[in-house]
Amino acid sequence: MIFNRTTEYAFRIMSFLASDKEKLHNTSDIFDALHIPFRYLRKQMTVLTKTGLVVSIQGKYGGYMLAKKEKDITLWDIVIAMHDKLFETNCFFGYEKCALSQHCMMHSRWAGVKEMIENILKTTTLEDFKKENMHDLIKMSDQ
Amino acid sequence: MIFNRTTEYAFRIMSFLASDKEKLHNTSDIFDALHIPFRYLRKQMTVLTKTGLVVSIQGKYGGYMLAKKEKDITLWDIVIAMHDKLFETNCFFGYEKCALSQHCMMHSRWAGVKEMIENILKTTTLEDFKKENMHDLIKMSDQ
DNA sequence: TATAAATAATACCTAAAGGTATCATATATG
DNA sequence: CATATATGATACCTTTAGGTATTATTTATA
Repeated sequence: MIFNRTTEYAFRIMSFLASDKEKLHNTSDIFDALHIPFRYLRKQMTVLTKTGLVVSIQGKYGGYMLAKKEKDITLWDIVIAMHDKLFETNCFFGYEKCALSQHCMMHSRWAGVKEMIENILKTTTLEDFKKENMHDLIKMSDQ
Repeated sequence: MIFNRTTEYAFRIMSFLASDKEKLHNTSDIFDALHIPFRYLRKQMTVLTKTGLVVSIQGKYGGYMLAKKEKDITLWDIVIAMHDKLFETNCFFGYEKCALSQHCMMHSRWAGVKEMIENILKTTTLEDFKKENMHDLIKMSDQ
């Protein structure tokens, strides 16, 4: 598990919302599709709302939808919104100062890993997760 | 922090032991060099001993040394010994079944990341962390 | 053989992530 | 305007990783 569980949940939720942008999805819809623990999902939806990634409509027939177009939301945006600590330190050994002065043997190799991950996250948008692809994925996890 | 803290500690400890294989290092030596919380370090040294990565000598003037030659201990061995959950799931979204049936949009890209990390860990041995390099690194983190 | 100095074993404590429960607030519609 | 059904806020519970404390065991050597 490279990302923490909450970040993975956010990926799933945002991808699901992207799969059918027109409709407003309430928590039960999302729960039925993704089976994230219901009350935790409720809480996380308000977090996603506060970060500005989704827009909520309160009251009867309310729900959630993406705040921006799919192509304008990257996976990187989601990681940042979830405050995932993955990108907190740069040093392979977790040394704070490693990046600032002389580099250790691992440094360049590890920098390559982080760069690759960052690059994937920054260039992948929710546009890449629309329709069939997402539904297939959800069905699979359900088996 | 891609690896958990305990795994990072293990990387530091094993690298330190590799930096001067002849001498037997006791917990105080390792603590003076790495400043891992002393009592936690004590505990972790016995874990490393039980996994077979290090050999301990009990009694007065006892301590720890690598169980094998530096070139025969990879970073991968250390990750496995620490039961790091990094490589537990393969799916970007954390879906258990993803790898087994149809693959999601992220799958090949993410498989590339994991493969790159695994490759680095499996091909880097403690031989790469000997002498000056390690001492410099430790000094840096101390500032 | 007594002692000092090391590791081993075990139990407990703490902080953070993940998850649950309850009550408050918003709003469409009869 | 009452009600049903949605989200918002808040407090609390649980699990796990990380860290601490205490006692037991080992062993070199005076």
